[in-house]
Amino acid sequence: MGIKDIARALGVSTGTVDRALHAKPGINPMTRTRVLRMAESLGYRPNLAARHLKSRKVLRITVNLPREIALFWDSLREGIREAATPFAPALEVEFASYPRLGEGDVAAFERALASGTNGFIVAPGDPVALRPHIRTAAQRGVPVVCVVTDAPDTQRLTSVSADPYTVGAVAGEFLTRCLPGGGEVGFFTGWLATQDHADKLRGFEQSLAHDGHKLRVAGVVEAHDDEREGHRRALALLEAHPDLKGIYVSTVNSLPVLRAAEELGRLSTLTIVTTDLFPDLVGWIRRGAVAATVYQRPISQGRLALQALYQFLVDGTCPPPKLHVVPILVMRSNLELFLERLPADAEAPAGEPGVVRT
Amino acid sequence: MGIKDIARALGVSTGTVDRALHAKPGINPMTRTRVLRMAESLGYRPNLAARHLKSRKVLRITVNLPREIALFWDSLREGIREAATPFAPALEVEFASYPRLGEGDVAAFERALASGTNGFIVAPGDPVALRPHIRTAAQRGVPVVCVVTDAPDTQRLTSVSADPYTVGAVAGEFLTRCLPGGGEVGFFTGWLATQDHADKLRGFEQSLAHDGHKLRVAGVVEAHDDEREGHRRALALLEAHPDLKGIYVSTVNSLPVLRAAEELGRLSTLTIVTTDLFPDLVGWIRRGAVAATVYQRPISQGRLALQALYQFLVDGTCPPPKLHVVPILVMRSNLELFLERLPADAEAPAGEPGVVRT
DNA sequence: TTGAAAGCGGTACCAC
DNA sequence: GTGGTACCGCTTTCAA
Repeated sequence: MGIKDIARALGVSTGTVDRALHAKPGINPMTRTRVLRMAESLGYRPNLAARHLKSRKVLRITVNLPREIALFWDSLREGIREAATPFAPALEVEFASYPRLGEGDVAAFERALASGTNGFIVAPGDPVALRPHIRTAAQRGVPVVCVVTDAPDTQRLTSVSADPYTVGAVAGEFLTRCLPGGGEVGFFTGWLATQDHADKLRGFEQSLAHDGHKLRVAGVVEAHDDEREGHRRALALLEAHPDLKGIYVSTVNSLPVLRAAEELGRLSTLTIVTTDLFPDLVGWIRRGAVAATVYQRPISQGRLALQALYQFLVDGTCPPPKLHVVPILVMRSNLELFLERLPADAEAPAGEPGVVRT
Repeated sequence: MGIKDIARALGVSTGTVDRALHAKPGINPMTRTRVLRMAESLGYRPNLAARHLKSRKVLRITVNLPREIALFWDSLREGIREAATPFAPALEVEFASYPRLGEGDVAAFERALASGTNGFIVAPGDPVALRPHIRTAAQRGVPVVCVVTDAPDTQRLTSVSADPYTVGAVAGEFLTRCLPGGGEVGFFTGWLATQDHADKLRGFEQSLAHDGHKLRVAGVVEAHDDEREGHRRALALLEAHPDLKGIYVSTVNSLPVLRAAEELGRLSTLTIVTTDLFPDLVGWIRRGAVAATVYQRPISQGRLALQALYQFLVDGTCPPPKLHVVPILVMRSNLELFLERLPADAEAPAGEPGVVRT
């Protein structure tokens, strides 16, 4: 099952076999197919140790993610780093960061592509803007894996995310359980035009329906990921619905909503479910103002993304078109354990992540 | 930073350096320390690829786990398998199964130790019985990692488990949230004398206390992992407390309790939280009879155990004395996603559920 | 006790 | 187009 066995079986040299296996130029197509067929039938598996030992060739993967929100993206980076260590030093991961989702990701992508990276892990802030670049990469044989958010209708290799429908459904089921008496709840999102956001709403409503609609959605608020808008519209919703029992903020933009509820003295009568985990949210969970937050497991997403990408680069194995992590509920009682597992300064502001190799 | 650099720097041969680094016999203690010091100062990192390429030596890890309950232990095995693939073919994992927790594990352990395995992953059903064997293994330099349940006061390398206090606390917090009106709840366990079980109770009570004791523990039931006893005592508890609002079964022995509640027509007035995920439980969750089950994440436990063991075998890196996974709540809405990620026959009826400790 | 040298399974280069 | 071969870093054997 080695390259030599193939060579011997065919009466050719190992050099020829190597050329055939790697589609290198300067080989008779005829002998090439003979070699490939024989490799197949002998069940040839390349010995990665030997390959890397000689060639010293290093696969380089570029990870382009925002700096904000640090805790979340650092966790994602950590998951990638951890998953990559077993493959070191044959695999090198290069982290490049830009300020915010959608701010500078295209430039970073172009830079890395030009520098000859072998693959990407990115979070497309603006999928449309990134699409042509993903296409270019794909044409050059450079695979792109999307994390957290997908870039649909592109040639990305796969995407890793928390299934948005399930995310919404988990939040809905939890609220339903917390509010057995029924009543009205509010749903906050970013843009309903965004597929992911709409899916969360569908999942959420499905869960309420399961319970026989004792819980009703009093209002669906699009806050466009804007703090001021979130705050303003939260105040409006709360005032319009003095009997509101619960709120689910399905984006990371939960702080303005929490503050609005606090200002109106409504925290104690509201069951609030938020999204993800970040330093400013920790306190709200600890003191019970946030009943639970739906966590999209950045560490696991990072691990899955790296493994899918690496497998493809080494084996050519194509992953399924979408990979999902199961969203989970973080509450006061398991919060501390989550924080422990997160990158060091979970509650302190993180500095410049910069470019780091692994 | 290679073996040659050390040799050159000291004017000795690579063979000598190798003998020194691996504490092989037949080397002058004097030169040995010189080599080691130089290796240190040059920051020598062995090239694992080259090592494995030449020596063809394969690390062999033995995984001894019960067959029952299949879904749980198969998931654990799956986590180990997945985590091991990146290290293939330098690492070989050998799975040995015995019928039930504590039934035949000692024999399997002895057999594997005699066969010259390099490390163990085991779930000690009866830690006391296993203790001397772990000691023997440790003396021979064969590390043992415990999963799911610990073997305290032994020389095991580390243990991986869901932190029992947090497991109990999560269940308690969830029940508290589900029963905002307060009332009485029942707590089922195996043996309170078992450290893990007592810890779960502590965590559970702590969560109720957080809520100002509106929820009270009406009864703590030790069912000794016995189905008939669980059923009998559940009936008794339910009849003694006609107004019981919730139940937490902190072991895997939840079916008899569920059946008892059903027989008494109490399912609709009870909020029930169980432990782990197994085929017979799936239906109860789907139809909402079980509000949630606290899942101890066998896949993650397997991954952590393997990584800790491998690191130790390769690097000598000692893991922390205990490794914890965060317990998570599985509800109807995320159930399907969990089942997807599990080994094949997730819902096929298992044979005898058997006796399992948690 | 130590040194020299032969590979492990590939890759890459040079000569034909 | 193809064959031959040196060599990647380490382990192991054999000779000194």
